[in-house]
Amino acid sequence: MPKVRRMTRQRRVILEILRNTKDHPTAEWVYEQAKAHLPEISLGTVYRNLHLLEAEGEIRELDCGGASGRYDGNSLDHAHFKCLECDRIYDTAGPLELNGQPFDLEGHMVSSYQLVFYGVCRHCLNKRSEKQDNSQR
Amino acid sequence: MPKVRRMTRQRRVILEILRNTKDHPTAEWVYEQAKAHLPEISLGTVYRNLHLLEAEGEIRELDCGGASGRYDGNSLDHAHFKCLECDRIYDTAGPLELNGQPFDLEGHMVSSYQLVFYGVCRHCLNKRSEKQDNSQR
DNA sequence: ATATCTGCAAATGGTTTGCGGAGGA
DNA sequence: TCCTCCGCAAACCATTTGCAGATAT
Repeated sequence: MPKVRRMTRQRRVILEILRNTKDHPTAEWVYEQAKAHLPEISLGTVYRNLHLLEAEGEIRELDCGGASGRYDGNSLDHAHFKCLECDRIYDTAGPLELNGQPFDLEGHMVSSYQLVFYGVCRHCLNKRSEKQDNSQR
Repeated sequence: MPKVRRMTRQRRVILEILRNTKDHPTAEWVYEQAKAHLPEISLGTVYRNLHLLEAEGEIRELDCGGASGRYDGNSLDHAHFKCLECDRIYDTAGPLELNGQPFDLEGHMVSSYQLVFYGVCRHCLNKRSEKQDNSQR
């Protein structure tokens, strides 16, 4: 573990990208975006910085299943909704408030959480009803 | 996708193992256990059956981060607690009730959820206080 | 000055899959 | 019988890592 962290161009760009999207992108997507600013950047660097930024509490990796990890520029505890049809991940207000305070749960000390709802999203529900309208026409 | 599922010895053993543990084991662990009953079983078969059983709604794969997937013999929606120190996963009652009914969340149709709390578990908290006791002695 | 960071490319490791034979229904 | 399932081993693919040079502080 290094003692002092350097704010390299790569790290700044990666953080910027995550801060400026409401999606919950994969490392690969971040890499593609970053190349627009730093054509020489490598995927390994993206992964290294994603982990570094997560360790610093700047971003968060989501546990939502699927082949590749998703990252969230908002590191505050909040709930997500993942569409089982298109794999989009949405932020939701969620029913929980942690208030930054660890709390006791059955003897365990809870310091954070990930709440993921699964189902079919607005987007895909609309598509479904469009299809139905067409077939009824 | 096959039309009729066969209840093979392998599938029965794998399901049995998951039903009879309160842990949330990895595929590898299930494989090791299964070998005690079926020495010839292969890891590929374990994975195939875990997916099959999940598709049938018999078991559930957990999204809790970490290198390898965890499986849960209880497929009903419920919350988990994962220790950040020892990686154990505990069942918890959790604050949510879905009642088997999909509900609307900001326009999305929610059919299931995964809620994972993170923190330090009873077990590790005890270890900590034991250490402290020793150093104070 | 110097220790951290980067690009590159190879290694890793959990998971998946093609194949030919086995075995449930 | 026959079609699904198995064991085996190779393939896959997201992620990690060793190295030598670059760079932030």
